[in-house]
Amino acid sequence: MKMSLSQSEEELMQHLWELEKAFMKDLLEEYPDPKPAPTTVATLLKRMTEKGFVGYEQMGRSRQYYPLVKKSDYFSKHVNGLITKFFDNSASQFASFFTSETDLSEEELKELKSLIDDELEKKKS
Amino acid sequence: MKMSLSQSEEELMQHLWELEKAFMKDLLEEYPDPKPAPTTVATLLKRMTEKGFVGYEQMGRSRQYYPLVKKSDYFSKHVNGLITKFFDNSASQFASFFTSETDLSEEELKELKSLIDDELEKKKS
DNA sequence: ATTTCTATTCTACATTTGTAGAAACAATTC
DNA sequence: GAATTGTTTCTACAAATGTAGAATAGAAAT
Repeated sequence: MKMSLSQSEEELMQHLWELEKAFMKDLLEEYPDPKPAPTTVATLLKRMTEKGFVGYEQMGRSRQYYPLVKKSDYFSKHVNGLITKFFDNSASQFASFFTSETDLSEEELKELKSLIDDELEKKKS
Repeated sequence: MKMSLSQSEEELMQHLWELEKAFMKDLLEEYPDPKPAPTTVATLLKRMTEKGFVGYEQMGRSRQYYPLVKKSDYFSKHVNGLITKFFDNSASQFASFFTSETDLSEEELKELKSLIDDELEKKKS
């Protein structure tokens, strides 16, 4: 069983994370125009359910869908994948690359610095 | 024209970035056992060439392949994709998430801090 | 009750991906 | 020079993906 989402499945997942719980109808509405056919979304939901990313609760004849994986977990897996693939598993190498290559403003850099200080505090205690 | 690499294409690309220039044979050797069939690698190279990620120089009857995109650029695009998708385009939000979720050592955090200082210096000038 | 709407499942089909055999052909080896 | 090897292109085919029509069936509206 494949354990990852395709592009369009991931897009739908974003909406589901946003709504937390949603009926097909609600998910459809989240799409910008031109919206996909309802059957398209239904197909994706079915596949995502089979893949174990989505669960649902039967409510009458419809279902209320909800995510089975947390966005942060899913995200972490992605980042770790990137780190492994591109930086030979060195998170610090990744961090340094990220810092120099990403276009953070002075403001953001300062903010990041204080975040790091917070982390350092935690380490000490 | 699709502008991204599939999983197995990306794996091959990693080898090519590593070697910088390589003949088919060299690339094949980079794979751990069980190595793919040579035709498999050839197919991937062909597709990657069509996608514009790989170029080559004809040397006799074989080709010396080389990357047409820098690893860092390719990587940046990935990270930016992640940032856009998961953090609503806020790099600092990404950074804070990254800092708290990734298990960096005290050493690494300090190093990262000084990198940020370097960046801040650059901004000022 | 009949029409209408909605959600779901089935079926379908083009494209992309993963993988590789068969064919062609030059280069090398025996 | 006949056999072997390495490289590339062609062809192939199964699986995954993107997208949606047709059919079904209950629910809501009239």
